[in-house]
Amino acid sequence: MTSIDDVARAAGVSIATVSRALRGLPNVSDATRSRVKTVADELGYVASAGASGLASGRTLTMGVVVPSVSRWFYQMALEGIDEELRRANYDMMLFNLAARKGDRERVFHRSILRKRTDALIALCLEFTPSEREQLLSLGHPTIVIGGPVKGIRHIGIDERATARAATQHLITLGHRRIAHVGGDDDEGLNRRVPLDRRRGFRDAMEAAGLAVRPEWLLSGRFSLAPSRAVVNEMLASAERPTAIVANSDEMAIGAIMAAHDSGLQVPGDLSVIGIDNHDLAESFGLTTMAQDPFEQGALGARILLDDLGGIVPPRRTSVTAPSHLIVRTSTAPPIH
Amino acid sequence: MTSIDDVARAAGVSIATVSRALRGLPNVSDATRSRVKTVADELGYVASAGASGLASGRTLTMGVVVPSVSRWFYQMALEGIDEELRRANYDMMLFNLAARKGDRERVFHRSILRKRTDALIALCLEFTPSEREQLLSLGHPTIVIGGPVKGIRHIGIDERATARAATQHLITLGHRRIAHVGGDDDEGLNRRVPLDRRRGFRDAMEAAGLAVRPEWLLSGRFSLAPSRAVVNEMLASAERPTAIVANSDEMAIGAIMAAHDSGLQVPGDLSVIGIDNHDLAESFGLTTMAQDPFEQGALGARILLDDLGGIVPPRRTSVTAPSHLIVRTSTAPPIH
DNA sequence: GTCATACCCGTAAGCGCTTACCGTGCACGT
DNA sequence: ACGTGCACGGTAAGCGCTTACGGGTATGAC
Repeated sequence: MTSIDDVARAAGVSIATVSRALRGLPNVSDATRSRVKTVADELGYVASAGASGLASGRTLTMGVVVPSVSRWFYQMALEGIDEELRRANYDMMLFNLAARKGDRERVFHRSILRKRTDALIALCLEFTPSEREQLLSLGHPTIVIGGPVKGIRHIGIDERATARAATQHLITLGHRRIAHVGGDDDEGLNRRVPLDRRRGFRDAMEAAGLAVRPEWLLSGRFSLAPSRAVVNEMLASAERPTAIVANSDEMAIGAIMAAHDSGLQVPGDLSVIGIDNHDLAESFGLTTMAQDPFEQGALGARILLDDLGGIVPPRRTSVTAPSHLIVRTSTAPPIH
Repeated sequence: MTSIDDVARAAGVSIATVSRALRGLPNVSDATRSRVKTVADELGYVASAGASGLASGRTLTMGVVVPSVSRWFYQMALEGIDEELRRANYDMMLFNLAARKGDRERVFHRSILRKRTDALIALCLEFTPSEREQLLSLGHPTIVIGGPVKGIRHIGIDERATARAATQHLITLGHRRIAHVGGDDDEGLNRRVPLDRRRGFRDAMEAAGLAVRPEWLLSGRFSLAPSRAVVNEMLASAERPTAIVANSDEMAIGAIMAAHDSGLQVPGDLSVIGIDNHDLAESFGLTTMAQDPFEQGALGARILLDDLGGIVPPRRTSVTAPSHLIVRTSTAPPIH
């Protein structure tokens, strides 16, 4: 591999000049700079990231911690983060803190804390107190997206208000018997999100003087098939709700499919509303409370990059991302 | 940040001993080793990846190049890769070589070639000759998943045979008027995959003496909504096929939805078969040619890790991943 | 008692960069 | 003629590790 020495030798300058020339720093004449660039190109020289990082203390790398990569929210957030990073010439290190509890500690130590990143952005994760402390003691800019973590800046929608608005939409349409498909997600994920959404559901129901029936509080494990199963079960019993609020669009789609399974019309017999505005939502005509994880991810990355840029003092405040109602064809007034 | 010196001082040994002790190398007595470990823990010491990499030449990082992160195939492959990497204590650097053509060159130079990875695994990407050359001249183990690239080892299903088998399934059921939903994917993706699948479709049709009608060769851009649209259009014309082969499950689901849009029954009026065995396939009762990108990713990672381990001489051969038919409820004999 | 043999562990030379600091040479003002 | 300042670019000291090598001490064989 050709190193900076080779370039310096070939260009007849010192390695310091090569370094300056190639990175666009001042104190290099145009003539020298272009000569160095030419030589570097010819030799196919590319600076070693590790060496630069060691010498400068900046790795130009952002760590992104995700609980998985196979859910819509994370994908979108990842794409958003990536968009900002490439704009700033940063690279992305992906840490998949998957379910297995045992690995987690190892990954934490071996990878995340190994100073290979300048900043860290975590998606929808829950941290143990010890993990939180380690993260903070790392001392580099950190932000959390999708589920608040005490002591760390946060970007995300107002989960409770969003679920409340979803429920309110159904109530406004005239529904009085409304079920909720919530449910915990996998281990290690941020539990507050489903909890807050359920609280929002309760808020709206209670504010409207409607009963929250325990047998209509389902758990759909945040994905289509389980949701479809539990909703099917519920629809089989004597008394049925006229509408369903689901904590996510995937679960809402599961509910729609369950309605079809049971021979019910959507929205005629059953209205369904979700949260997310998932890729598939439009195809299913799903009414939903839209959020934009791409934008949330991009914003998170931008904030961290700003911190690293050091232009402005790091903002210490969390930001609440917007969510808004999109009415499609899965909700309508109930038929009495 | 505490460095190896701090630990050495605190433990009363040299930094060399700290290094050896912490990495489990021989030539350290048990007593010393455990003392060093204790001290390191107390100080919260974690070795700097950059420095280790620089000194040892191994970064313990694998680069993964993807065209996007928001498609099922890539997600699954990523998860598979991640599984193997964490087993080997490797980290993952994710390079999202998204659409924009301009960025690509930059990303290539700035990131991929910057020696921050020990090996590289690329998903479904097409490379320009110059890119290929640069990759190879990097000299580290490389493998491609999902679409063959000349001169680089490859893991993937036999695209042509798989599409042929899908088509054959319909033919065996008695279908004679069969449409194909294929279509290019985004820029920069490997074009051979859709092409080979279409060729497989043709193979089967011709072998059975069936006509391939140009107006029944659709392009669904590898996703649900576009596929739904073009299939809807086709179903509106006077003469309809009795069955559809789609190049992916997402497009197949689009076709199913289009059938419903047009008031047709699946599989009564229209049989649909896909390729992938996507997460949603089961929910839609979709018959499909299943492949396992998780396993393909895992295998790719394993091969590279083996190469790096240097135990066995690097295998130079590509491997053909299996695919197999899963019959569900979206295919049946045609009603004449 | 001597010498070879292990077994530990320290010494020091890098790995390939960045950057503070200093030394030129030249243009300019006086 | 001189000093002054500026624009360039070289020198060298790290950054925090890994690892070849060598030296010291205890152990065993003879």
